[in-house]
Amino acid sequence: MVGATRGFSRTASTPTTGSPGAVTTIGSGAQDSTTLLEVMRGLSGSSAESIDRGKTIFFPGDPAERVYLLRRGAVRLSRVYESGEEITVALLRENSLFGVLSLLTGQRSDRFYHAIAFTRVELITAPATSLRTAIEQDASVGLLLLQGLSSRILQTETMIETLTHRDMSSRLVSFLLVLCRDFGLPGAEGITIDLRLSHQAIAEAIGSTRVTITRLLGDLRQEGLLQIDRKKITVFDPIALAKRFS
Amino acid sequence: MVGATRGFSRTASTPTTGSPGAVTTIGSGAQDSTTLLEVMRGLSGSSAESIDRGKTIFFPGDPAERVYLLRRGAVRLSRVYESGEEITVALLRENSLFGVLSLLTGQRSDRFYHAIAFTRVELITAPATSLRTAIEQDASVGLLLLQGLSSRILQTETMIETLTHRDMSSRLVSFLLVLCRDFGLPGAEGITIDLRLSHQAIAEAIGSTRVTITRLLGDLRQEGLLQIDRKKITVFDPIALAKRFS
DNA sequence: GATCCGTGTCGGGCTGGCTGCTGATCCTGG
DNA sequence: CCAGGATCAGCAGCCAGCCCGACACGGATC
Repeated sequence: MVGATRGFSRTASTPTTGSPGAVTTIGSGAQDSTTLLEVMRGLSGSSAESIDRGKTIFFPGDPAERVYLLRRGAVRLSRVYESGEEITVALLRENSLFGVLSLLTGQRSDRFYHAIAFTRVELITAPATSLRTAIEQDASVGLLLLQGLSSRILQTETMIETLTHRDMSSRLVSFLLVLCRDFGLPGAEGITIDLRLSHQAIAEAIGSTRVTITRLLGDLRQEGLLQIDRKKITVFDPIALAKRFS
Repeated sequence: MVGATRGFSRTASTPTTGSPGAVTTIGSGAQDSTTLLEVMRGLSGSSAESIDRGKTIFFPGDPAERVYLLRRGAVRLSRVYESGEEITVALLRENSLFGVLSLLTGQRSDRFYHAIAFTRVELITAPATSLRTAIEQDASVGLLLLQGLSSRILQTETMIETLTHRDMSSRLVSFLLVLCRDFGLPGAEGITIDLRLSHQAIAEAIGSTRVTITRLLGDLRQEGLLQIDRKKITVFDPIALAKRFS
């Protein structure tokens, strides 16, 4: 995982389109994300990129000068330790903003997370400074960002809830429910989590080991609560699953 | 804990001072928080409140129509379950913004966290709508809020790192280091955590039990890494403590 | 076809949760 | 100021959940 290679294939580059694309509806609830996309696209120096599954978006230690909007796919933010162990801090879903802490200080800072494409990913990236000036010029941009960050906080705090469960069984169930919320596709049989998850990946996300996850998933499957087909998990009934907290 | 009473003692109420107090320096790094304070104070309908230790600021289910800035003290955000169990999602330090998710949707929503004063607390509160219009009028307000939220995300994600440690010993050590960062007062002997922490409170924050915390803290004390006086923990040498990861 | 990755399984060992109890400390009201 | 109650800290013994190490198997990839 240290030997991961950077995998950028810059597909489009919009140099300084000037007009930040007037954002009209604020707080309409549903369409926020699309307008945030428009904002990002309109920023000077922004570009669209697509990255293959498993490639790194940024390494810890890289200078933090750009912000990212995840357009399609999932990104894993993780912390790497000297021991080589890697723990997942967040699994970002579509329309999430990340790498934003560069706005925090204003001065130059470095990444301390490792961001890798968990699936094939499409994202829009722009210099932090551009975004900053956009906010100063148009207050509604600031509101959009605030909403983005709020939802990110919510997501993160849900993860904390998951992790404070003592027994691994509850933790796994809680995590699966989070995944259903963030990556779930409703289908005939139930909700399918649109990610190809290895047991190892789940273990790294909830602080357990591969073997334990295997066993617990097996239990859940035998109880008829879910099914796994080609690494994709389908939860038949989230309500029933939620009742299975120990 | 269900029988907790609301403890508001409204001390000041500034009704509509109109001018949002022009914020000049942006991203100066150091003084952000004080200016955020000024902004909050200038909002129409804002008020300063002080709340006794242990009293509730808002309950889950309450309508979320106000935002809070923690001026002094510490606030605990927690999630309550039917089982009566209560897990801590965040321990907010001074100058933290909370209750902000009401900005997220724009429409009326309810709290789903329980916010209680962990110490005696002073805070500024204002209607979310006021803050919203302030952002629309002055973009720099939006930037201040963004910085506030970013630091909150950072704080939260550090907590996730803490919680993914498998063994309780590491988790406790990691949590203590977080507390040193957020609530530490440097002193002659080391860093004193300026909170009166019961073992039970620590257990609820890191997903363990009271008994285990007692044992582990005893171990750390015997190793000469910290000292506890009247529920206040003093870490002699954070560096040495950090080395004690399993 | 060889290799690698992911999945499934077993058993041993230990961390850490649970119960029950006692003494210390803090808070409150008379 | 003191007495009583409530909360907190500390100890011990029991037991299980889960980590660890190891191995076998199937499927994907080159």
